[in-house]
Amino acid sequence: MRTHYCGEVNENLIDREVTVSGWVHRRRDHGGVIFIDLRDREGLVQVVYDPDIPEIFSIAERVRNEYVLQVKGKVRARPEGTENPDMPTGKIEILGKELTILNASETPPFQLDDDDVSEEHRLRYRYIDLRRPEMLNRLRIRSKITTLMRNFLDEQGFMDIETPMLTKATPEGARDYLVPSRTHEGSFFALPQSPQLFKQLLMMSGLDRYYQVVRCFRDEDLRADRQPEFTQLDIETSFIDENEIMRMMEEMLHHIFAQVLEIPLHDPFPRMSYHEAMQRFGSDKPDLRIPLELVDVADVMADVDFKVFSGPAKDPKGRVAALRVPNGCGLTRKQIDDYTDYVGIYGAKGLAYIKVNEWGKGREGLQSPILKFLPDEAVNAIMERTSAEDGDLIFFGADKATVVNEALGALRVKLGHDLDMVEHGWKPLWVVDFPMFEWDEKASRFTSLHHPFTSPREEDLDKLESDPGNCMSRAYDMVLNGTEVGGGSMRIYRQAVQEKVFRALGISDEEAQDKFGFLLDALKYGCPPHGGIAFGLDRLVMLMTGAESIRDVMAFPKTQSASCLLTQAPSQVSDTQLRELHIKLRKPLAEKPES
RNA sequence: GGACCGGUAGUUCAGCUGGUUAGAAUGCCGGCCUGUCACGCCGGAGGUCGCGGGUUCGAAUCCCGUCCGGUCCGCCA
Repeated sequence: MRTHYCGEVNENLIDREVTVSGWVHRRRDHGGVIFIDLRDREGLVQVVYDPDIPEIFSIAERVRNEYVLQVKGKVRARPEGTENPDMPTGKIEILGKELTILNASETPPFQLDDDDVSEEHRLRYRYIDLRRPEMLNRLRIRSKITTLMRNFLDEQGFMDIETPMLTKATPEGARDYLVPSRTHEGSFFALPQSPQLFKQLLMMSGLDRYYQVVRCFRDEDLRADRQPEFTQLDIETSFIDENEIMRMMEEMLHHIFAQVLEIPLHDPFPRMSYHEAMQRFGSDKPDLRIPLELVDVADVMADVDFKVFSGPAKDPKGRVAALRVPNGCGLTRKQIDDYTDYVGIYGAKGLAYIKVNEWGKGREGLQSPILKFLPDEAVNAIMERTSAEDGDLIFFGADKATVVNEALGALRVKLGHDLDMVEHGWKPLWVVDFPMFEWDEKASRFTSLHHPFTSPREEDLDKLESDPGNCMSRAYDMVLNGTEVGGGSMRIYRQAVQEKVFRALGISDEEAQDKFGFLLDALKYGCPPHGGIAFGLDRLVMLMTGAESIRDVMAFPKTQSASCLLTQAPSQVSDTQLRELHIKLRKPLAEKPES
């Protein structure tokens, strides 16, 4: 007799003897009869113990929630009148004939069928939290997605190759997690932020189709969708260009969505330039489900007698944009004040608006604190350009372009959700034509928009030195419902170009040699044209499972302060360990409390 | 580094304009109930109100500090 999963026990097994193992989801004792809902990762089944078999019944009486049992018994249809069609196995039950308590359990620290347990408790007792069907299902989907990825890539001739977890610290990019070297006093490994350089080296080795489902580490502050360690699907190919890579990746995503969610995606994914995305949506990862768009009005504001608008309108780095909200007249003063506070988070100093009550009446039909500053021709132009209709509300942002984009871009998304304007379904797109660099005001130098190994467009090679700000790259991001799920690029494969990019980034030749000498060397020995992409697996699983937090799609995540409530990591280590690693703490370790 | 929200029975929360013995639901323990499935009924146990300090005759409640959890800004090539 084989052992079944509890969730597998169904009507087809009626009259069969079965053995199932699982956890006691709930024990009920009604009159003489004891009912045990037994649970495993596949589902529930109800076991009934009859008082006519006293020796088994007395064991069943001792059973408590979360005990681990093995049950042998006969599957039968429930007696008439006791069926429960709401339960997946509501028409059958197991009449228990043997019962073994494989292990007892203390009363669990929280109820497994309570959806409102604080995350703090769930993380402290994660092993129990993961027993919940909701969590099991997310991990199951995650596993299915990685399996589909692996199989798809395998069929396309990709090789799964591992790269080092102990590697070299990188000066650009995120903060590294460092690992002190015992054998080299004062030296440190870094955990990889991504296998970027190793996969490029693999291309130089001729392993022209590489992939890896790989853990990456970044020591930066956490967010609802950001953990210090996360998983990428990392891909690199040689001899094929960005169009072929994007096409192949689209195919993979189509495949995954079809298999996991039985949903067809648009074919092919639309493409949008970075510039267009910023102009229309104020974001390089636009959520196309939200039918709101930014409209430039700088030209009509340039000469108005209102410096808040005319200043940014005349500033080459400024932007003045309008955001029309259909039927937005219904927003109350309080709501508008709240939105003003909201854009303040992004540095916006205010949020001007016009309510379009009845445009047929002209200016009299408009309601706005800024109307008095706007001449008729400006009002007319705004109304025409935003296609505003009666009942609409128009928000305005005027500031540095970065501030306007971030503020109105975020406001657009918030309004979309608040006003229930988010379309259902999936809106993937490729964002392309990124600039190579963006200017960092604080450091007063250029930084990479993507990373320093991204290839510039062939026709922009001259601009690396003459006009870096207008040099475009061969990078591409896959965006899905406002989330960047993947990003990649064609890479630099000529040493001279790589050196020029380092110089444009203000990295001296000496520093480049020190940090990336191995890459510059490798580029001398026959590097093929290559490019690739990396998908954020956690974010993709979040989207596909509808999870609100990245923690909900990881088995053992960290808290916002980057600690593990389950293991209490990070923790102090012994003086011996520190000595071996040649580390002296500035402050002596606190006495460990007796435990 | 910064802004905001939260921390009170095992759990989820109420109480917070200071004032008897800090409540509810659920869970837990015991009893009753011969088909329950959010079972029902009766009874019981269970709290350093995160921690420290201050104000006060009196603090869960007000003030300051601190720790923990969360959301966001900065940060995340």
